[in-house]
Amino acid sequence: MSANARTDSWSARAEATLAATGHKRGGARRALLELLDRQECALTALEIEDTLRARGKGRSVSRASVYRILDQLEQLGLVQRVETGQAMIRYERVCEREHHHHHLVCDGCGLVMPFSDAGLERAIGKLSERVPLRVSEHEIVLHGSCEDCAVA
Amino acid sequence: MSANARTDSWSARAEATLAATGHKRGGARRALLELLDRQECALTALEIEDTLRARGKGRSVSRASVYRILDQLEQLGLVQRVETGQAMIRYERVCEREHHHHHLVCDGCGLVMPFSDAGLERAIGKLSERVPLRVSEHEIVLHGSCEDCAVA
DNA sequence: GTAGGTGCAAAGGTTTTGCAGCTAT
DNA sequence: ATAGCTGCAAAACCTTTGCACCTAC
Repeated sequence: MSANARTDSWSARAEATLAATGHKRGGARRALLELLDRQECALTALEIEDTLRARGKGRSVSRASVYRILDQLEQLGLVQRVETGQAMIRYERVCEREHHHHHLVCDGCGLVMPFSDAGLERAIGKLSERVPLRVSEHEIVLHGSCEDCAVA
Repeated sequence: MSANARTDSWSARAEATLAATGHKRGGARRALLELLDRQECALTALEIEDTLRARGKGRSVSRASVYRILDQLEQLGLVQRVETGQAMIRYERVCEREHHHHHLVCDGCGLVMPFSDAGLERAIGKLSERVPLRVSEHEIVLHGSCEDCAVA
């Protein structure tokens, strides 16, 4: 798009997409975009709400707005859901090429970590051409015990 | 285990595991085991409840029992949860070697189909040794449009 | 007789929706 | 001025739990 580095950030791209689809700006959504842009990995709606409320910096956002905004961003392809078997849905920004990753979940303590693997992506790519589905996304979750929980 | 084909079925193994862990038998659980043994792919708790209620053959089972039994079977490793991003948890029997598969989900109509791929399993296996998690399970979901929905 | 199994109803927790007021364009 | 954004509260939803009764052992 632009040579300006700032427009290359996920949140800037999100703002642009929102504007292009006829959305106005709002404080709650801006706070949410800023928070998501700084996250390495997926958060739950409640984590987002609590984090925004706790930090004096970002403004608080009502729970309803958190869900509404996440839903809106998901429909625009800017955010994706991550299901980790923890009874709550997690959300994270979608980056074009870079940062594509999947998730490790410790069933002991609930820790969620990102990982990426080229071999895995290759296998998914080849496979996607052979299944009776026009594949648009894939989600991979590895369950087990993290290093702390494995000891116990 | 045995040369008897019947004891090789998943439900027979489940019954044996239940007996070995000090559980008594019950009609609701037997109906659920029989239903799960005939499924190719994962069902939600409500689908299980409705199916049992609809068929005159199997007896009806209360919703609470469906959840309780599924939870019990999951803890014994006989059933696993499948999360497809459809707001409801799905459950399916766990087979030892055979039938290991993952899931294709059509985001258009909600259709869920099983698939398996040796290359993918290889990639997961190699990868599992390099991540900071003692991996015990993995779940892979491919999202997209099924052949019917892709046309529209 | 005891421990586990089951159904019903109520509770729990996350997510969604209705409505009124506010804000950006 | 209009259409979108936001907060609050209530609703909806799936899932879990409490309790009483039944059943297998």
